[in-house]
Amino acid sequence: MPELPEVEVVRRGLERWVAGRTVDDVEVLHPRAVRRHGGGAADLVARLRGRTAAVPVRRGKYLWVPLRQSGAASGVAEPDRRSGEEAADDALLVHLGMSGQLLVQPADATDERHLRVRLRFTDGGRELRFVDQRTFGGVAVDELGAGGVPLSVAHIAPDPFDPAFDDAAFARRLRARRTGLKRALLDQTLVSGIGNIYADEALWRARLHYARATEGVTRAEAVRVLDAARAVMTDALAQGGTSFDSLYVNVNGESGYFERSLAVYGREGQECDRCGTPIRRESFMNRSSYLCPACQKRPRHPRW
DNA sequence: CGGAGCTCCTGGGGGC
DNA sequence: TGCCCCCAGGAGCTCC
Repeated sequence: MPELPEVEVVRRGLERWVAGRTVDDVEVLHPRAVRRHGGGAADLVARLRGRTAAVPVRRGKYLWVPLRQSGAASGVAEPDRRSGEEAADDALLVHLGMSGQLLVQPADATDERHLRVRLRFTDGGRELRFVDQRTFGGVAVDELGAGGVPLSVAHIAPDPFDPAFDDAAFARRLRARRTGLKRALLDQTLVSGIGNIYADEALWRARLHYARATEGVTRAEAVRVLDAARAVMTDALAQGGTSFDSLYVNVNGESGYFERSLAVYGREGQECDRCGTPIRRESFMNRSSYLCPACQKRPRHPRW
């Protein structure tokens, strides 16, 4: 499940392998993968052809590649055209959903079973493939608005690594909510980038129960769980970051972090690393929550 | 309008 | 062996 660290690994892979290249042709193999694009598949293709990829940007789990007009003389390379200096009007927006991957593959590599969109480049090098088994993810070309953020991403809050992220404002907004703590952490309009796995991990590190009522969470606790989220995602990125060093832009949730370093997620019945109490799995919001019942005390008045 | 629940999707795995 | 159901969950949408 790609959350912020996995998406950042993908962003870095795109920066290395795709930035500066010009799109030659695009193939949409599944309409659902482009459902977020207003004009449909044909329009998406038309808006991508001949455009040059700038340095990709990420906010939370969203990723976009600003698109520049390529040089007037077709086929002529544009040396030293530093990205970011020219404002782009639109961008290729990508969300990986549950199972999305971006792969950089040789043109003659066999198509993946769940290949949804293929981008070929004018340099004839490796192509970019969007592969997504469950099609919760998708790609679109979207207009860039204020601050260079795609219009359809404007409602998404900055993530905890964004210099613009305001810890005090986060605590204030969290405490103004009338809901459960984990539900709030998963709300991408409050703080972005955190999904089910890192929410559970952050709550465990902060020793807070997922059903704590947000209005009862102290400012210190709010910042504690936020810092815990930063820490666990930083660790994940440090470990997952090795996989994009190859030609394969590893993108799915398999940074390797899952198996190695998770304290609670997927560890039902195993001992808590801190106190030895068996980790418990509970059903919550129609999905799973993992926690240490000793370290993370259930509140007297839980809120879901 | 905030909050909560529904829904989309597909393959793997368990039960019978 | 085969079939059916459950499970994974991000986020837009709808309803109250």
